[in-house]
Amino acid sequence: MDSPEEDSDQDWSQAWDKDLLTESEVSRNGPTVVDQHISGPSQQNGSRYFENEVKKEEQVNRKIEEQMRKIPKLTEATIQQGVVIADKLLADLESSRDLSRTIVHIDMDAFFAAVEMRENPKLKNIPMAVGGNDMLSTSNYLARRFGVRAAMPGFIAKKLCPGLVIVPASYDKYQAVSKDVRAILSQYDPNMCPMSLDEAYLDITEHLEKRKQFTEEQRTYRRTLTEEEVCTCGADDVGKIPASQMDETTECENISFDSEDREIVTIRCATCSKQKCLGDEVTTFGISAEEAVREMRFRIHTATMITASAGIAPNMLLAKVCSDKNKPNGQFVIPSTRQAIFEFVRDLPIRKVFGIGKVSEKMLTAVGVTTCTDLYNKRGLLYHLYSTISFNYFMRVCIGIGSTRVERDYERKSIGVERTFSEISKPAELYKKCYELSEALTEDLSKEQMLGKTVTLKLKLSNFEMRTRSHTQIQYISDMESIYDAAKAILRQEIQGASPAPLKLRLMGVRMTNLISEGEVTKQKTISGLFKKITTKTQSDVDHSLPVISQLESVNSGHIPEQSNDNERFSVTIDNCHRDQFKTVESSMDIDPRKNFCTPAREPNNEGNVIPGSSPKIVEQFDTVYSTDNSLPECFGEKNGQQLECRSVSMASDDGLEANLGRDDTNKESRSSLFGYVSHVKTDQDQLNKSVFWKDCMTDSQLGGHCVPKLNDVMEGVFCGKERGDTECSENDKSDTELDEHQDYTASVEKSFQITKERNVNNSSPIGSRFLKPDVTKSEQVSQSRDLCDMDSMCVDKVKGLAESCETYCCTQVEDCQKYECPVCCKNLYFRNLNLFTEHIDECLARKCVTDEDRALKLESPNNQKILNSGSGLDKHGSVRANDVSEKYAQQHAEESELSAPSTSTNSQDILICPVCNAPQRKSNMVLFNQHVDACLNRQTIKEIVQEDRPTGKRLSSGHGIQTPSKKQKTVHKASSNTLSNMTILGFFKGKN
DNA sequence: GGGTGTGACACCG
DNA sequence: TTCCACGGTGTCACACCC
Ligand SMILES: Cc1cn([C@H]2C[C@H](O)[C@@H](COP(=O)(O)OP(=O)(O)OP(=O)(O)O)O2)c(=O)[nH]c1=O
Ligand SMILES: [Mg+2]
Repeated sequence: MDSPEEDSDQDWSQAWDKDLLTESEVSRNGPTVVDQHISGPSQQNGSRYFENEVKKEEQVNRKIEEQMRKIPKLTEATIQQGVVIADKLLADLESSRDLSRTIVHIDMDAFFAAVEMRENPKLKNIPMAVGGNDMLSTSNYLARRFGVRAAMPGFIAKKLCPGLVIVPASYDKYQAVSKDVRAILSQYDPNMCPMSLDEAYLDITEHLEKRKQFTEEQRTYRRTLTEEEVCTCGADDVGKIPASQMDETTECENISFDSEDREIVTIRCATCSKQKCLGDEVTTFGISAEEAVREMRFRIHTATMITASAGIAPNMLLAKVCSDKNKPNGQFVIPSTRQAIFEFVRDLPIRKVFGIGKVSEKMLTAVGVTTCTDLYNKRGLLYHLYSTISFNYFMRVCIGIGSTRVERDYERKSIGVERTFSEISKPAELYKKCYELSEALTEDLSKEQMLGKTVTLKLKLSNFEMRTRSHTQIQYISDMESIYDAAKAILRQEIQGASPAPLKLRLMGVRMTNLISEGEVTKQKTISGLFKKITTKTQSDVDHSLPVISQLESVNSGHIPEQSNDNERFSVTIDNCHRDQFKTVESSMDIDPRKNFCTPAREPNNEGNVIPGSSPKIVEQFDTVYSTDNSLPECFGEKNGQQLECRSVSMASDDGLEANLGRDDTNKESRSSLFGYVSHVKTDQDQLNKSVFWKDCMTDSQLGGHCVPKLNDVMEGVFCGKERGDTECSENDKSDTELDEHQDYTASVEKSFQITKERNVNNSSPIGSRFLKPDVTKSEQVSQSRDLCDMDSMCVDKVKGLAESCETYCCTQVEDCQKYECPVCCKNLYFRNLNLFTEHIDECLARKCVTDEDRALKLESPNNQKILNSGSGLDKHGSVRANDVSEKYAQQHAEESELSAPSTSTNSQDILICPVCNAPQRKSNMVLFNQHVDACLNRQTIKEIVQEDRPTGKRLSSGHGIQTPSKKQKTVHKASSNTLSNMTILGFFKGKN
């Protein structure tokens, strides 16, 4: 098959959180500052970054502590009150549940990477990512096996996966593909709602009605197979695989081949399961929702050569979660019944829910909420701990209610440009940056034909501290001069504020908000002109026109309708007071997933201020600015225009393989907004290709999905079990240069990597496999690695530690699954996709096998210091500090001691080599190992670590932590008319527990 | 007490 | 050699004004 050769691993996504490094290295009880030897600017940055992360972490911890402090103050009766209110809300939500719609969420697989792989097929069989050395936008599924993922710095990704090829992003290409995809989706729902370049919601209810009348022909699509999809292994064992046995979640799933179709369509090689001859794949789809969505995905694949995944559910909230369930190239359905929804939602980790991110998860976990059922069980408490918006959302989530209104009412709220660069501090340089950004913003505004009133300057200090400063203008502006003037004035203030110290920046951004379209503004000008004439008054010109304009704005710019949109997209705020009134169920029911929060009680943000609401001092500043020249600061003339702000070693080889090893921000392509591109790119490219080895060893895994080099295996340099022969690919695939360049590299890797197919072909059915097809042939196993597998996936052998807690996964029967070793419970498990494996890890973690505290403790442990020092080997030792340790920690500690000095009798399979410091680590405790690697990655260049107590409190308590909930006025919730449904909910959850 | 502007945060892709 | 992006959205607290 063409696209989905990437396997179904969901990845180690959970294991790598953007912030994991920090998280694992920060103690909740008072982090330590890690000082480091500074041997270069990059290390300096690493340290600054880290320190900033520590700060942020401390702040979150404080928030949590504050939250926890509230709990003892709540009496049983108080909590019970919360329960009563929650129950009323739930009852109302339940009574208004709409199961009549069929909502689909479509999400392209590894989108940017997939586009790049399509453009350059050589990238298909190697781990690759899109982005730069500083940051990756995404990675292909092959790279994800190594832990490489979106929002990971490229240089760290390279540590995890030295063969990683990084391709610079080309947004125009992605936008073009996105357009093609949308064209197809529109045929299923003309009101389809794109959420980003690679995502969209559809309501296919109407389509399904029409579809019932479709002729077969209207449901039949043809796709020409590519050469890659045709068997080349030359085996004689040609077998005809009945459609009924085909992989259910590949794009061929449930395909009912046209009886008229040529036989070649179904003749497949029994070894590689690819089609034997070139030809068309002709497929007639059914009339069900699932069939319609398969058709959709089939057509997307046909048109773009890129696969998509989909979720089908009665509402957007659920559809979104579903689309991730069977990624890549799969789909998942939640039938439109309450029962099915409850079953789905019951054990759903809250983190999977849109809008619940890392911080929210942590805060909720602190009060014992990790699953949606927990949300229900703790509803009385949550009512008191969280804001109305958050609480309402939690209640909706826990019974699986989301918006059913898919509509396109997108209205842009802001346009901005920001750039990261190597540190600058000279005012001249700062102003120049500001000028360039203003210029770019002006261009973007012009493209969008918009004006704005509020200019926000965003600054990231060289210590990674973020600052935003904004000012609302008297009038709408869009011209370069006005924008630059505004931005310049703010910048000047910041420079002056920092003085006499220099303002050292690593990022600057300029954003315009309070937008209005050109059309609107002319309309308003006309009307205001009219008013001006009528009300010739005492005010100045500027002033007297404003109130009128503003009032009109609030009507014209659609704020009221916007307000009436509720939101499904939600970001849990950990703020606690219910300042808002309890929303009636009706209004809080329908939520717009494009917005992060539910906004039930918020009034439209009228821009109608007579006087701009800036602080007097700023106004003063601006007064002077307005009269100044709009030109560049003189210093620009100096030269320096081409100052290279970041080293760039971006390369492209002749054959098109590209690797971007750095960035020159003058060449950086700016990104698109969700719905369009605003800027431009150029990237210097040279050549570099480190991919040969991966062609060798990954091809098989892609095809068969059984070579499963786990992140830790990779680190360790040992792929469990796979024989070398299995991974061989044609030498023809490699160019001589490639071979030369990587001879040593591949040789050394090959030496340490033993790759084996771990396949258990026991024919017994997996226990409790709800999704697994019973009649999967052996050959299919090879190709259906991304297939859906039940949570009750199987676990074999090695029952170490934590076995009990993982009971649900245990099974001795394994069929067509991949073997994974859980880094938490250390068991070998078989899953049909990485997603399920990841879920397992989540579960293990949720069982508190590893808590952040553990990690923090571990971090502070003497042994950990040793590990952290291991960037230069095991012989270095950090300073040691006594810790009080939990029992668990003590145990880990003990194990870790062994890690540092593995006994000679240790089986080589039990040794992991840290990919960063090369130090051997015991595999038995993957948690520690992961922590070790995290630490190493974060400080790979650290020569020495000095541990010292962190000064507390420093400016962190300033204002914006969780505020003590002021008196909440939650109005009495609309009386429930449906106690019965609530009883059912109660019964459901109670029955479960 | 409501509206507005502002800054910090959280979150998503 | 390279060294943590950038495009967005929404919420909340607070100060200030009327
Ligand atoms: C998550 C993320 C995505 N992106 C871009 C690159 C992605 O290809 C694109 C879509 O994001 P995603 O859909 O989150 O990721 P993906 O499509 O690459 O992979 P998959 O859906 O199979 O898990 O958005 C970023 O630029 N930065 C980010 O932090
Ligand atoms: Mg995607």
